[in-house]
Amino acid sequence: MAAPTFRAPKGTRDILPPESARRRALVDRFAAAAALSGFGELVSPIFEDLGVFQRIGEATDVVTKEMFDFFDKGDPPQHLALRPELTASVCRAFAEHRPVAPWKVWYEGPQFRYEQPQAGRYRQFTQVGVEVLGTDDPQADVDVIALAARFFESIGLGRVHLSINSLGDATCRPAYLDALTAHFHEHHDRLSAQSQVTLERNPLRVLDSKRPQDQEIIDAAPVMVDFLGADTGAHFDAVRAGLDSLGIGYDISPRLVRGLDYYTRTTFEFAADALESAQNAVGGGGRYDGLVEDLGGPPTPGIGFALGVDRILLACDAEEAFAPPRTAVSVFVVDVTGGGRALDVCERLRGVGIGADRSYGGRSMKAQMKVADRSGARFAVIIGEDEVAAGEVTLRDLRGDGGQRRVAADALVDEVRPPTPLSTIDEDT
RNA sequence: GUGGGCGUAGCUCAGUUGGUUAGAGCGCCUGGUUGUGGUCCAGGAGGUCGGGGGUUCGAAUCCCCUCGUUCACCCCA
Repeated sequence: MAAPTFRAPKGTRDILPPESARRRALVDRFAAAAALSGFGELVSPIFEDLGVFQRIGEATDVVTKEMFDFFDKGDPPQHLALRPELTASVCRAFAEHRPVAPWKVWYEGPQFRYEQPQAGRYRQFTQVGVEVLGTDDPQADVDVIALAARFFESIGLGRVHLSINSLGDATCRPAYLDALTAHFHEHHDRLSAQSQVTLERNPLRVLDSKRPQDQEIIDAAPVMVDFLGADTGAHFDAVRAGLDSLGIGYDISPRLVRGLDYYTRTTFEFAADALESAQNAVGGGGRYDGLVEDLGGPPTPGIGFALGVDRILLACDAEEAFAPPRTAVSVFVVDVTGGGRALDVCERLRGVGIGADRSYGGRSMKAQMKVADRSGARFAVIIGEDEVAAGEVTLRDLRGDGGQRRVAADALVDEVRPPTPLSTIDEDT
């Protein structure tokens, strides 16, 4: 490939039509689902004070080395960072504005991590998500998980499975951490070198190791669920009962500790079995009952999730689900009299909500018909000297057997306006 | 940050042990059809072989560096 002068930076990419339309449709559908569950959209800055994100976990790579951070031009300069995730931003906004609880917001947008790109992992990636702040009712957990599960169903993704776990809280987790740490130390010498390092930094994360050498020790490790106190145990039971009552299937995964330090009690993750690559998690979330307070707000429980749009679309590819929406153009105007009449006809059609397009440059009728065909439009409107002389246009059906007839120019709009407007037809999946 | 694979036309790819003007399919443009797309036929445009350096009489082909990409690790959506 020839070397262009510039290209999209490493780990970023352009998303062109029609893929961009598919992505737009996916986000729109999520927005509609969230709204239906009572969520309002939060639009927050793409960069924040670095400190906002440092609260999400001092020991995580997301904070220690994967942040796009920079200083602004103030005096003194402010240390800012492109957001690596959105939960912290939502909590910062809550602490700043103190809205009435429970506060239910959804969001979508680009996020940034300075990582080595690979399949389903980009330096700029897009997530959609929701957060509920101000309640620790386990039914809120269920509601949130159900929203994600039903969303995956609605876009036609079948091979997605849900795993849940509870990480306990400040009253019961320490005892578990002690037991876990003791267990790993007991078998320290048999752990992989990498896990030995991880153990010192965050014992929970050793549970995440996929190295075969570690599996036997991990399988024998104590599990958090056995250490839950009365309150956290009841909460977890209630979440499970709620999911059961809604018929949402799940596995309980003791290893599901997730990456960010702020999680407490419920954690969950959705994995796409259709994705062969190592990056098969299409979404995840959990409860973070201390995060708002960490960011200077009042003690406020919270639960939410984020779904990776890029990976969901990869999974849709693998399952041949969620096809790009059909073009919004239902009429293509072919004008071989100079193009001025196409200008007028398009204007009239668009004015009444009918998608219309045309070609440029005064090309031959054959050439314009080819473009009309490619456009995906239902109809071609042909304007030649004969039609002009008769005050008519030729209306040709580009699908099916392709019949055509002459109609009065003034009647065109009514002729192509269908019982249900073509421009709003939205074929599912 | 670490390790491996891969970079040839807009896309997917051939290109023999290094050897003349680097090919195919699809796509695009034009024509066959001076008023008709989706099928067919013919023709055409489009490449300093990712970039730089080196070896050689000669490099798409061999070597080094670099950039990008991809897979995996680390980590994680």
